[in-house]
Amino acid sequence: MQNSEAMALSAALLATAGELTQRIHEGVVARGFEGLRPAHGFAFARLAPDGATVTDLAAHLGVTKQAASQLVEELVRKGYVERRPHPDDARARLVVLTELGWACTRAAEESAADAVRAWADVLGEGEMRALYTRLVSIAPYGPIRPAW
Amino acid sequence: MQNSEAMALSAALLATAGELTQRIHEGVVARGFEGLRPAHGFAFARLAPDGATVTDLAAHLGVTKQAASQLVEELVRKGYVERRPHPDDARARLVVLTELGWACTRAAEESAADAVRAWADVLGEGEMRALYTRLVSIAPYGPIRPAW
DNA sequence: GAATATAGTCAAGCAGCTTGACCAAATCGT
DNA sequence: ACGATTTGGTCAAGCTGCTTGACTATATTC
Repeated sequence: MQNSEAMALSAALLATAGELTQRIHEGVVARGFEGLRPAHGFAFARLAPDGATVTDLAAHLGVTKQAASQLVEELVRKGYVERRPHPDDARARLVVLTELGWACTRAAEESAADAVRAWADVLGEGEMRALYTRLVSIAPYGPIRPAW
Repeated sequence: MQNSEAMALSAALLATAGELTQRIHEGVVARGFEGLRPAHGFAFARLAPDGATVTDLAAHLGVTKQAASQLVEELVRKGYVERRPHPDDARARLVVLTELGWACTRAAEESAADAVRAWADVLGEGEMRALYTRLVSIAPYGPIRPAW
């Protein structure tokens, strides 16, 4: 594959990712959740299963603890998460989603599904699944970083 | 496709895009181009063929004219682009890549090709091309926005 | 040819991140 | 068991990249 093709592939990937972020965000807003930025969605993704500490979150987002702490503080203020004492570690605090936070997470899932459905309309369901499995097989495990 | 699958696909896409950005940037740095941020790469992509005005660039990047103007000023200072009078419009100025800017663009292409090659090692060349064509067919035309 | 729109810059302000310093609780090493 | 070190978290200050608002100069419209 030539360099120019690699560049075209990269551009397509990055443009698609940017648009997806935009659409999910718009969908979340349209469902009535305001005062959130796309970055919060990535935080929710980490908090969703069982909560996480600020340090976990910082690692997941690829930012400093301080930045993650500020982000949590903002989400607490807006009612999406709450801090609970950590069961095993008196220094740490477990950040968990509130019911509002869960509702917002479901809204994000619906928005993502809407966006993905638009692609499926173009590609077809089978091609869509192929795209899915390919992307998953090359997706990294590390922190989720902004596309730029 | 279920909502949770759509979310998993989205996460994979965004994580991959973030990693790609990171790798291209690291590759560019490794090739000796410093003082650049990933956003500059997207500016280069718009400037590459024949140059562009600040307003064009702003639309392409999805930011204000002022932000684009500051970015251009920075690139001028660092020697990657230069401002020329616009041939048809005395108000406007055409921003074009310098030789250094072109060299940096080529370095970015090489870095992108390296990153893509790593995926081809996992997927195989054929699967890679399939991924490419599918991504291109769903990639949007609008402004390139950050993934969050 | 006056009214309006467009290209670009200057200036000020703000939001989100960073570095640096610090405290309290946990863990390590002897 | 206990001092030394590491780890989780916050506070404070500062920087950077973006925004909004105001303005000038050239183009376009009627």
